[in-house]
Amino acid sequence: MSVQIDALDRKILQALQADAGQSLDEIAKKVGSSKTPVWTRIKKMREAGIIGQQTVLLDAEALGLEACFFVLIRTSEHEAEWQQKFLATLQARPEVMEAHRLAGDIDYILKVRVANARAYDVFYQALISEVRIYNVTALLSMEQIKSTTMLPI
Amino acid sequence: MSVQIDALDRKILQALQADAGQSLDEIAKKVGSSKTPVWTRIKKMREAGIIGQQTVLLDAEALGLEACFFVLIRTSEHEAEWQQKFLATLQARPEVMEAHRLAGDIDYILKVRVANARAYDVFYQALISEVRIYNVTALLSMEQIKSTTMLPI
DNA sequence: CCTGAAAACAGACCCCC
DNA sequence: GGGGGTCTGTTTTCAGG
Repeated sequence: MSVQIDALDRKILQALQADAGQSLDEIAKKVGSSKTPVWTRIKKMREAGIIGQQTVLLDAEALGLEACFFVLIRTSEHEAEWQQKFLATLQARPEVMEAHRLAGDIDYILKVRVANARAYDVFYQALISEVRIYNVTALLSMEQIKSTTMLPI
Repeated sequence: MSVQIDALDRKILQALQADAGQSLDEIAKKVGSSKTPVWTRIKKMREAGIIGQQTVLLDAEALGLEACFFVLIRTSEHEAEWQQKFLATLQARPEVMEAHRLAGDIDYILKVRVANARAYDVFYQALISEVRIYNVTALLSMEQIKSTTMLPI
């Protein structure tokens, strides 16, 4: 079901990632084409789901979200039912910005954005009261060195 | 230097995060206001840096970036010069999507997006050849359970 | 600080190459 | 599949309440 992506498509995607606000004409100029083909390709890639949500990146600190934790989770439960409950909990919690199931001895990693350490503790207490977890390690970010949504394409 | 944000501003930010492509009229209707005030507030928040880059989220798998690693790094070096070199290396590498300096016994965490395990190894070899690193643990993501850029505001 | 209108602009879709 | 023009709607600006 994968649509064929050529070099021009990739250039368009790069331009869009860098600034989704710019006009078709600007993108067309940058990628060396013109309005209509660029527009057609964007439309096609949107329909194929390659291009997803259009959004703005906000300054977390300016909005009072000053703490970021990476949470490493080990569990002894591996049943479908437990996993479903855990997943639903993560989805329901807006402070969980990212969650991955891992290979290896750590089962899950979460990235959690909260106002402060106290707010993290509220989240942590809620999490362990809702699902059984064997072991949790929280890594506190002191400084965000790099952050990008731009995929290396 | 922080601009005062009120309830209406927050609603506007939520709407923009959810869909930056929608028209001013739509946003205005959702937040219970009208075009001009919404526009003025957006402009003010853009100038204040609260609203940053406007972008689109792409499907990494569809673009052949099928592997995601979280890299835990310990170092014995804590000099300014080493840190600067390390930072520059991370900035220069597009596969590094996120990098944080941590509190605790692990010094840094990276999130790295690559095509496959082989591509990760290329990155890893390049990294350890450029800067001295004491210990590296790579966590391989099997499944992205959740991913959002929407801050919990 | 909001409302409403007016001007500049960009997106969506046509036909022709 | 690309290039140019046109219509429609949206962004941006501005006068007035």
